[in-house]
Amino acid sequence: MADNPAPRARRLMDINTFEENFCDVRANKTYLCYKVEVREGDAWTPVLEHWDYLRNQGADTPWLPRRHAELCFLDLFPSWPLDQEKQYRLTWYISWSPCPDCVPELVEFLKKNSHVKLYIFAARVYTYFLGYERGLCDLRDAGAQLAIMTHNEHQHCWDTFMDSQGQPFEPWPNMEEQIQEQSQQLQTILRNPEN
DNA sequence: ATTTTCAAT
Repeated sequence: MADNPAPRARRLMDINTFEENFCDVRANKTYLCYKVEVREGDAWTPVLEHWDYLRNQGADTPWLPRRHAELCFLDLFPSWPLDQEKQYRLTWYISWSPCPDCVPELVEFLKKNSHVKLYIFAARVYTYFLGYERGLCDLRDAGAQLAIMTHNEHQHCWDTFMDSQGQPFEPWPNMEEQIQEQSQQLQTILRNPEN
């Protein structure tokens, strides 16, 4: 077929994967949904060909070298033909917040790509690695916007990245409590000058 | 009750 095909439909995440990673289950893996928008005048226009998701390479993918989801994204990014003269908004919806080991590479990425502003919405704060608080503050200081996913972001992911099969997004029972708790924790970290 | 923490027991 030589004619121009319609743009290929974006790969979508199945409902179980979403619920296991972005809702009330603490999965031993990390998923990262990402979207890109470009500034055109006063508006932000979606760059839909770069909306997708990925996951880390970890214990359950032993055929791949271990790599956190954020670094998998950094591997991917250079292949995008973005216009250095334009401004971009890169938004992540990530199931665990970035760990302190990944932060220096993210900071470097932001320094090298001043045409890109990074907005991170995490489902939960990843507290497992020592120094996680400092890592998040360093990321913030490098210009990244950090927040916890609220109902709005969950709904947006559901509508944008999921194969929802026509089902509406169903908040889980303690969703609001979890959001409040995680948001409070993040705010405490970001406000603490000791970090 | 200090938790299923980009696992490892």
